[in-house]
Amino acid sequence: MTKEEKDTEELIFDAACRVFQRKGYDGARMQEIADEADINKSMLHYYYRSKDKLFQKVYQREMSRFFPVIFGVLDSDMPIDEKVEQLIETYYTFLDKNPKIVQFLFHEMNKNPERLKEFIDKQGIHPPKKLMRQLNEEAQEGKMDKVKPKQFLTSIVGLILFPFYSQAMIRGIFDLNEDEFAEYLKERKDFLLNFILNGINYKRQ
Amino acid sequence: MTKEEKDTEELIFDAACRVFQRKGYDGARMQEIADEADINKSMLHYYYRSKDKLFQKVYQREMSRFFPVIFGVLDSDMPIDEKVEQLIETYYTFLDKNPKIVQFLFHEMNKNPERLKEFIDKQGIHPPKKLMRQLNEEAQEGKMDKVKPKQFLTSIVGLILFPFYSQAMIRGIFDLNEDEFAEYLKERKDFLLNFILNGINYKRQ
DNA sequence: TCATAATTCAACCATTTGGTTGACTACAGG
DNA sequence: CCTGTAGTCAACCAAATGGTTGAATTATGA
Repeated sequence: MTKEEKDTEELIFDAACRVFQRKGYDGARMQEIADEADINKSMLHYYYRSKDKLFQKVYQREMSRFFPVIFGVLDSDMPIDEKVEQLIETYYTFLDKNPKIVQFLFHEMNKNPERLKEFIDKQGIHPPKKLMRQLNEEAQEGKMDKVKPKQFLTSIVGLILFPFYSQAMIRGIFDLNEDEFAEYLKERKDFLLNFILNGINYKRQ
Repeated sequence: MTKEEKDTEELIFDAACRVFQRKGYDGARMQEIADEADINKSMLHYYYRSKDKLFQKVYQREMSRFFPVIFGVLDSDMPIDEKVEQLIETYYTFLDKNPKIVQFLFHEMNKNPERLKEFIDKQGIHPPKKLMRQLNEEAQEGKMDKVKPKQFLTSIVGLILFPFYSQAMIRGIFDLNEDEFAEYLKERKDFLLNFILNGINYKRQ
């Protein structure tokens, strides 16, 4: 086996990631995953026991890819404006390659909050305290308005994620083809940075 | 039959709305809808022929409830700041009563963009031209920054909708119980108005 | 080389699920 | 009072779907 070829287990997993992201847990079919991996359906059960177990792994892996993207940047040592800029950049790079992940994860998180809670606890995910302290400090220094950290944080993330979550609607209403939507996404990066920093009256150095 | 009682057809439809919103098309079961309506499963087919036909009607009705909420306000005659304020108010009132509708509709829209397109065409839904013209005018007059209307519009809507489709995540990460989340939603209304108007440097009269 | 373990697959199996049938009931109109 | 129509339901049905099995094949390593 050369390094290029993936072994069966990995082949299945990759196919499962794609199919679950396209269809969600309920819409996904074991046969479809098998077909996508070009492999016999029994293999799925040989390596992963059940649809549920397989899904669990996919869910876990996608969550593990998604969450650090936020927190890695937010709890670093940077002034707010750079954080926001970096967050936008990091997110868009990631989401460009994984446009379906937002729709997928939010659907599954809402469908099963207990599983989400379990993941959060196991991974030791916490609100970004550093950012929250920083928001208060920089407001005290007069560099920006005083804002509620939860509101600010959910606003940034919401602004970034919304186009991916609502892609069908945006494209439908504005009648955008694939290229035009990509153009919209591209120009959004600049727009967002300005909009967000203005939103809290941030005075850039 | 008194006016209080609903007839079977309506009973089924209401139950279907609830179940489809909770579970989505794929996750919903005809039997579950029947149980929710406290009625024999055959009745569903008697009145609506098939799961697909029933779903179509539910989808249509929820879309028809959701879309006018945006466009009614946006294409009215008001200065931008009032529009934004009104939009936030209208949305939150509506979503308070229909918290599941966002998750439901966006999932189904993304799963089937063709059906969405069909709905948009049939209902004659267009981008809010009046707002777009107004944004240019008020920027010209120096009342606000010049912004790309598509970016602005998707930002407002994204900011408003995010808490509803990411409810599980927000509650999970910040460890909020139902009341605390309601409190977060309540304080968000004021935050958003400020944040959005600042975001485009809007000078209020 | 040969026994053992890991892997692959076609054929099955049991349950779930959307959908149908035909008998039964309630009732409106003649 | 009879008849036809709309509505209701328990029992069924066929297809889909997650999952199992056992035989065959392919590594593995002693």
